[in-house]
Amino acid sequence: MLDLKFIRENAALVKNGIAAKGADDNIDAILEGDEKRRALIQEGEGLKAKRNEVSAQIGKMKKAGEDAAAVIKEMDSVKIRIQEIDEELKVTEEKLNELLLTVPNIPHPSVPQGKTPDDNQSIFEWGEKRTADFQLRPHWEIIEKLGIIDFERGSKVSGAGFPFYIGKGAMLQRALINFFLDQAAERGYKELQAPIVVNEESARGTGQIPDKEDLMYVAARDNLYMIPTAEVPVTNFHRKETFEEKELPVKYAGYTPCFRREAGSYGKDVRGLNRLHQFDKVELVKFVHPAVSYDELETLRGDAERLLQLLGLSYRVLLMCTGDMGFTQTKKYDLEVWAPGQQRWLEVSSCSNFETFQARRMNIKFKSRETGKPEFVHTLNGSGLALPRVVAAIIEQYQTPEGKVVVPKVLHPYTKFTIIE
RNA sequence: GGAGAGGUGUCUGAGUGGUUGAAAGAGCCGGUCUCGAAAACCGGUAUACCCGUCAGGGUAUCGAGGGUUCGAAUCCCUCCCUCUCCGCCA
Repeated sequence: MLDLKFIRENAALVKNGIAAKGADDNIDAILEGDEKRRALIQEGEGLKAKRNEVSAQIGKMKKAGEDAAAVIKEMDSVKIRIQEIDEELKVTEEKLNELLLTVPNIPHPSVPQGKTPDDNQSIFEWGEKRTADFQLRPHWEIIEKLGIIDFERGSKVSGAGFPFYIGKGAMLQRALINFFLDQAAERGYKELQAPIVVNEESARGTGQIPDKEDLMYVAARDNLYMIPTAEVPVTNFHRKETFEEKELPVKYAGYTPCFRREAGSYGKDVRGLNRLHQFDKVELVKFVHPAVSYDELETLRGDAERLLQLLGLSYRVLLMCTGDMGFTQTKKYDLEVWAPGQQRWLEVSSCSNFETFQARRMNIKFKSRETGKPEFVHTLNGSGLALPRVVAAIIEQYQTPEGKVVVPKVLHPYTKFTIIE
């Protein structure tokens, strides 16, 4: 959420930013609502000041044994008017707040202008795309042959997109999770095991509501949301809290299952592990000082990249353009791993700066050493990494002509086996 | 799930309708004292919003939301959370 005052004072800037994201703005309606709101506040507070004054006077009169009936009667009309104004103010503020929640974050100046994914900039590529003198197969063929992931039984038990991981398939994934968490710990992220269902306020805090409600599974009876990413509980961990400046940056790594409805995304890119309703992910979350948040974004990206390098998976880094960035971010990098069996890139991480957008919704501040006053922190997060697509990439990258899979060396201490056959 | 107790400022903890944004103590910051420190003493020590160029003024906030009242931390209702006991249970 953007600051109302900021919008008031920088209306043109905000409008341009929203336009760059390819969205329609409702800034004029917001400004109008804001003006109405302030007018009501002024009138209401004036009357309340009067009421307080008279009430104090009545108290004194009663103490002195005087009859205050006449003065009390006089306050009747004031009381009614205050009620009217409060009611109107409440309605006005609710409307305004709703509008405010639909305003997207505005892009950082370093973000390239663009409308579609084609306008994203590929800024870095690492590793050689694997080639072989035999036909490289997509991971789902290898998986089926090896019997390490079972999609059909998953469908029977839960539905499409909820696979079982079996034997070495399960162990490989577990090894990756531990590897990711250990690496994160080495880089100063504190491990956090989080709830995987959250209440409405939390979903609102990180911006899934109202923008992306259809993304989530809802346990309606208990009014709980299944998390689409650990970002939600981990960032909300510090909701309504104030850090000391010297505590920053605060960094967490959270491993959780993630649930996404993926409504309307049926098509060619959903085969195998490419797109699931439930998947595992290690998420990195940072709370940082506003002055360094873009540096922190770079190191966050570096932390995620490092994992792919250690696994020996070729990948590229995309700097997302204004139009493909999403509602809450000011700047975002995607890491895409190369899947040689499919001859395509798979997104395995998304590293974003939200500046104060989430911090405002969640009221997360730090006490500035300079001013002694609380200011909003900047929040960042990035996957480190999303599991199924990494598994897919490993299977395709490390496949042998016989359809076996060699386990990347860094995982050997975790898997205790070196080949899946 | 049942029965009971309770939620007050950074913390401990007073306060059951009328200068209570809220006693007192602790902590923290500043000052006096000291060669310096400790102790002692003095002063300060919330957040948000509105008006105002500033100085400053105002409103709201004692778990959350409603209600009663001229006036609510204090009375009533609903919800949330914590603790104790019972039941159930990985």
